[in-house]
Amino acid sequence: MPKVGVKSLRKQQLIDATLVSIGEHGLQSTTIITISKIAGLSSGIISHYFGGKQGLIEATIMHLLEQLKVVLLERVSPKKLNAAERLNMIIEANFTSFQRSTPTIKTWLSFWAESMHDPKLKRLQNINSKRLYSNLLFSYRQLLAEDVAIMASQKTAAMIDGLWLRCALSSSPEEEFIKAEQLCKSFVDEQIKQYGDITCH
Amino acid sequence: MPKVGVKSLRKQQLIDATLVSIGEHGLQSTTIITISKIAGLSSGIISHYFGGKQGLIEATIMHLLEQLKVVLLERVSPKKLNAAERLNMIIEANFTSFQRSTPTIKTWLSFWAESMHDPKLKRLQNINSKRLYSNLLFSYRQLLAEDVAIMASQKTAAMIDGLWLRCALSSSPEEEFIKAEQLCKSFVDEQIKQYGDITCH
DNA sequence: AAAAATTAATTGAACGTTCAATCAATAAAA
DNA sequence: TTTTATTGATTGAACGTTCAATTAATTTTT
Repeated sequence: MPKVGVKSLRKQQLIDATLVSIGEHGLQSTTIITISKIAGLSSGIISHYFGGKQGLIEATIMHLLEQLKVVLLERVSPKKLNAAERLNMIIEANFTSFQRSTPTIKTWLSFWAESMHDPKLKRLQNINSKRLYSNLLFSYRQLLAEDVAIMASQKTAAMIDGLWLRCALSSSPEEEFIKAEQLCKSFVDEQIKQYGDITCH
Repeated sequence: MPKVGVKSLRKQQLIDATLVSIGEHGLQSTTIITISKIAGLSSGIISHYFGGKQGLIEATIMHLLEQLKVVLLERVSPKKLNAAERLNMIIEANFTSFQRSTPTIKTWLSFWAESMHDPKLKRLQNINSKRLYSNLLFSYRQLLAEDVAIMASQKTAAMIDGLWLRCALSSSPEEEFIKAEQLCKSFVDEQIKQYGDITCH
């Protein structure tokens, strides 16, 4: 019998190598050769574990979505947080160093382009998009009136995605991401102060 | 001597066909064959007019950026508009039916992914991104204090791009775009009311 | 405990496909 | 006739997949 635990190890190795390859060459120039070279394995192993190149690409994207989910749970679950603190955590989860890294950025952008003509990826994208909105709405509801909470959630989701996108595409992402995270947090604060306190109008 | 006007006509035909092809098959599955079939021309003509497939792709993307610029100028130049009206026009220019169309959406998303490893496209992307910000800042400056105007411009740019992105990726873009344009306009109004009138705090 | 049998992991060369680019041939215009 | 526009078959490189063969870990048998 073969070594136990090799399967999940190899799968993760190949996913990591795929992220590195996309970071280096982009998705378009990422081949089973570039991936397997980086992983230090043969090209055939990709088909063996993922059924083919496309399967590995999809698994890599799922890893990205999973990462976002896990990081948020890690930050929200253990502590007793109030709604405002939870909103901050949602923002932080979307601006971790993993999300700011070049491989992740390039993979996200390629993912969006691919999802336009791949129903499986499109479905994953929609789930992810709605999760951000739902998480925001859950917290905003505890601070704002229902209709205002809905609009605040829509605006904040767009603000997070829009800031992330503009930073990712900018010529100096590192600095921009730092400023963007602050700007995003202050935007949420404003939303709460502006609509939450009815003594101010 | 060559037929006059054929050159620019053919170039536009091929750019239009490229948009259609990307709309149908996506950038990855767009080949010189799919483009030339749609254009009703031969595959060789692409190299003749654009030096190769990549040249045509780049020209198509430039057409997208040019479109955005032209539409904004059309809406702002002829009329005497105040700052708030100009801000509305900037939003409208980013949500025209051209910007909402499937071919344009798919091309934009592919463009972002490509620009990550193509310096020429990256430069175009940065110019476009900064133009949106500059246009917003120009108008906000006439309504808000300098530092507030800067932040309002950054937030609004992110809001426009973020809303556009989330609509583009949504399962029903048509409806979402309509709501998003309204949400964006009301966000700008809030920015002006919140920070522009110092009698309210 | 040693040897044999079993099973999965892994390799990499071969194959068929796809695609962009090329270019000789043709058509059209001047 | 000369120049330009256009065609489309051909070429050669690049790619993903497949699979027979090899290696290595584990179990079974003696």
